[in-house]
Amino acid sequence: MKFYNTLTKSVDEFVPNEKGIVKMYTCGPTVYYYAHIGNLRTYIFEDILQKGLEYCGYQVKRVMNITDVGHMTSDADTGEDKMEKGAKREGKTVEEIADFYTKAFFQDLEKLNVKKPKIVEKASAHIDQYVKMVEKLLKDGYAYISNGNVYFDISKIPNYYQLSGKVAEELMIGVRDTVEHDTAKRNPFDFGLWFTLSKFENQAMKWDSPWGVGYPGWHIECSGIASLYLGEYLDIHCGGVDNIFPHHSNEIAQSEAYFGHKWCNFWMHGEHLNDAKGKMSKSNGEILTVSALEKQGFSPLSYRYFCLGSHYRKQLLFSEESLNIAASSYRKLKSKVESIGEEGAYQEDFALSYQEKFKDAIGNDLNTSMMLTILYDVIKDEKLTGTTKLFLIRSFDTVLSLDLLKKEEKVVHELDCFVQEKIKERALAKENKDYQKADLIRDELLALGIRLKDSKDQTTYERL
RNA sequence: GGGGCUUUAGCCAAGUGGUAAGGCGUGGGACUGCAACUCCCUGAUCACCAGUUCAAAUCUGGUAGGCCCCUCCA
Repeated sequence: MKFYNTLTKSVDEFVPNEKGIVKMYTCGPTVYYYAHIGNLRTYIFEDILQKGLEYCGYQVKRVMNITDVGHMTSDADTGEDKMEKGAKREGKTVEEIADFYTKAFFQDLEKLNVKKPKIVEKASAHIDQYVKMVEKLLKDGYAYISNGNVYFDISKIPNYYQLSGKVAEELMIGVRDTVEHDTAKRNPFDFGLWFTLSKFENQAMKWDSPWGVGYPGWHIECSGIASLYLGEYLDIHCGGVDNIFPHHSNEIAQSEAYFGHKWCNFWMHGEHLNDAKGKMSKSNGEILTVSALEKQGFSPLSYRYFCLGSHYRKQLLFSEESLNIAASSYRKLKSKVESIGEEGAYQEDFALSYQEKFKDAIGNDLNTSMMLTILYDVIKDEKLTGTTKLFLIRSFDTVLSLDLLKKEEKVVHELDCFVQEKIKERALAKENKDYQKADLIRDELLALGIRLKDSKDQTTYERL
């Protein structure tokens, strides 16, 4: 199977270090606010990646961090911690903020059928590990102390710009005028490993360290957690494209300096979800959350379907219209699947051949849109029995996770009786050509979320 | 200033040298008391220009548009 590798800028054959096992690290959220649907697109991509690998027979060991400390609004020591900022805004402690938004994050993931990684670790729980790493980096000459803080010296890393593809001489320092340049650094792109000096003296989260009381830099957190739970070698590291520089570049620098060898072979990045104004961002103010979508009547899985129709490495333009279209496609897809009955014999040859096609789509740099096409092909294929179709749909849905076979809640008996009465009443009205009354009943039920379906000799209904 | 990505029908898209998948929408039809649901039918000289080739959406060069990154970000 092949995936695009940000490190080599090409689609490469994926080979894990250890046969059959994939060690995968995925950057988690900074839990100072709700995740917006753009954030969640990346987690959907990672979910498909994990499940796709599992579909192809790999055992995936996946780790995700929760950033609850040390994420500066700028990387200079002048920055304010995002967690602190969130806490201040809401008049809560940093811990309360972190707990609240962590919970909210995983609730969103659950609604989107994104499987929670087995190992999820809080940044604040592994200070010892960061201290240990920073000590070694200092000892080996990769880091230096300046103005009370410990910085990583990127000049010690010849390939520092490989991942980002940037040219050192051409980088503009402080492109955004909100970023202050930290004069304690030898090179403007050196980054903080440990801070003891901060303008914000009321910083709540601080720990003792060999360099004084302070807190870790943002980047060391991921390297620390990854090495603690996955060891010295990673197979895949994922995140959003915005993390390529500087976060992932810094992770590589730290980890490879620390281990003294190549750390991670594959870097995969999810592209952004944009709206008409450009990319969605927490810092741009207005954000669209899963709950907001639900309030507008969209099922979270419609959003998942929307994402699957596109490729993870392509920017996707979000609009209410396109989500509407996705919601409609998704609803139709489900109803098509529902109409398939468990009939006929299971056809192994056909099933295997379709499963191979599906695996090819996975191995083709996670071609989700092709996966959906294969699903539609199965549904339409007249050579397949209902039994075979259902087998394949169930199989594909372990990756797609669109709840294709999940039957809606059985209608409670009372409601059923009520609706049946109404249908009878309406049939009578129709017989008497009292269409006004018939339509009234139809509208009344529709308002309750029940849609009547008339056919030649009977009326059935479905819940919306 | 530098770097990267991208441009296929109204929208999302597949396609990786051999002559344009699929989904949704639109329009038409069947069904219906009328609708909805469902079913059938329906659409593209692949941004533009030049080149390589027997053959290009697919490769090369250029032009134009869009997006993103260059220490908040998924």
